[in-house]
Amino acid sequence: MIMNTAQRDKYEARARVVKAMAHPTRLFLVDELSQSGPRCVCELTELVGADMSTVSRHLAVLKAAGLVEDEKRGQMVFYRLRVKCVMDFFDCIESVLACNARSQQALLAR
Amino acid sequence: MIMNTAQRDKYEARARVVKAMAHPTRLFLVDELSQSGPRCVCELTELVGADMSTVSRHLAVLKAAGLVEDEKRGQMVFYRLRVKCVMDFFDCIESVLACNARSQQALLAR
DNA sequence: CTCATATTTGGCAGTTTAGCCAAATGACCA
DNA sequence: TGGTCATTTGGCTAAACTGCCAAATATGAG
Repeated sequence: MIMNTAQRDKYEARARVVKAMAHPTRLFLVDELSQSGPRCVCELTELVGADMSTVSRHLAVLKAAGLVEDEKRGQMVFYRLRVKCVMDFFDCIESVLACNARSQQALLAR
Repeated sequence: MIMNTAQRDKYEARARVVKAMAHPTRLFLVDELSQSGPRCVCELTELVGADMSTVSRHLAVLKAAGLVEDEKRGQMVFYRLRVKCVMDFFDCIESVLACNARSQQALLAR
């Protein structure tokens, strides 16, 4: 199955979503939103411990990928997760990491 | 739950794995390997349609993240997927894309 | 040993990303 | 209207990522 244009488009679309999560801060934001529900930028900024402009940009990346949506309430903006299956993501990633850890152990044991 | 050092490490480890998949070619490689089993670099290169050195580098990225492992057979190197749950990944990503498509429709319908 | 094949690696140029500060925008209140 | 507060955006620099070519490495065949 050689990659044609349609295939290429498919994987580019998927990559845009994955890329949106490919940053520790953004993974934290997704995790936080999935566990505790909607949060405003100010709360998230405090949790992350970075400049608010930085957090705002990370949230914009997640939004552009369709992973979160925002809602303005007064002068605050609340972000919430748009898709719930992201938790499965984390489970899978953890299993990769666990597998890596086991391999590491095996190497050290020699 | 403010991000402390341990938390930060956790999300950085996860991000390394996600980042390894954050590229259309690498997503294709993972998908191909999960569907058709072990493949040598030469086969994958033909499927991708890029320089072999480029494909080799992509495979090295996947390997460094622990997503694939390689095995040398003669002068060829075969790569295979190390963790099976990656398919769930794709399902989730597709559901995000489907959600995006619906929103897009809704916007156009106005 | 010599040649051919398969793969990896060095190095370079162009593009993208990250994070901060400062400035702009938007909403609320007095 | 003027002043805050919450958030986003412009602009800049440093770092990371990509893809190709060319060269190096490794394996097998004759």
